Amino acid sequence: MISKRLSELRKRKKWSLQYTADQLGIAKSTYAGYESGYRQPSLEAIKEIASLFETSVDYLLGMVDNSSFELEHKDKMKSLELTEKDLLAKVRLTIDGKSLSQDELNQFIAFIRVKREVEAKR
Amino acid sequence: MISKRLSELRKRKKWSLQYTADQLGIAKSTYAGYESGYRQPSLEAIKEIASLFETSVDYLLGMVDNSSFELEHKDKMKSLELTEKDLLAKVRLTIDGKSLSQDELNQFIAFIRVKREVEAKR
DNA sequence: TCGGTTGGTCGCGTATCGCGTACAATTGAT
DNA sequence: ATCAATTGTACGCGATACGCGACCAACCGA
Repeated sequence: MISKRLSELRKRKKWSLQYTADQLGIAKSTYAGYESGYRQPSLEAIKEIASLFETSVDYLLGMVDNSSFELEHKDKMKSLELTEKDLLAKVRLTIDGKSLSQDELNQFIAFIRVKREVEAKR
Repeated sequence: MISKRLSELRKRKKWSLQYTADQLGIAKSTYAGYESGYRQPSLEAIKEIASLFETSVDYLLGMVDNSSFELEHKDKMKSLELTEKDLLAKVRLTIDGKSLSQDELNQFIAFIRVKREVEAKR
């Protein structure tokens, strides 16, 4: 699993084994061993490999199918509509570490709606 | 890093070393070595550990700070601290499709804090 | 008090990791 | 076409360190 994903990622970047090994600071034969399945990288090595290829260790190990580290870890929460039904069942909103109740959220929504109404008329 | 996170996860589940090792099908001393930092798990082992603890390999290795596999890989049970600095730079909060301003968010936070203060005295 | 459990370390045997080396296949320049 | 350089692949060797059983001190419940 890991060998397949490694060679796929490397070829996608059009890197040679030597160049890749140099980037990682290891011998070419060592990295080649990873791709051929002849060797397995150490924990330290696989972390650096994941960084170099901008992916996650979980992807290299076949724990997930998503290769994009960015997509996986960052871009998840891009926009949250607060009026969405049952939002609090999906997302826990906190203030000072304490969960927001649906009541409090409703009050806030009402408050903002009124405020915007007023401002629109000026 | 990995040892700290392992013992934290195990203690949270109130499992003993022996029980945990049994679940993983390895010797107690082996797993104990992981937590004490005396040994490092193999790639195969760390995958099984991540599965057992329902977390990600990346978390165990300290690649990410997010311990929740669900949060990391799917899109469930996120937690958002509204007082977090520069929150709106990372997450767009909307009401009726319109973005919330930092001012509006601040007003809301202040409102909730006062409300809680009052309720605490009753 | 004492049997049982817990977290932790150590020594041993051996699996395997990383490197250098070697070699066929491929590429590129003349 | 020829030859040198590069690339992908495989192997042997030495050293690392992994996994296990054995062991130990501390702690607990009966």
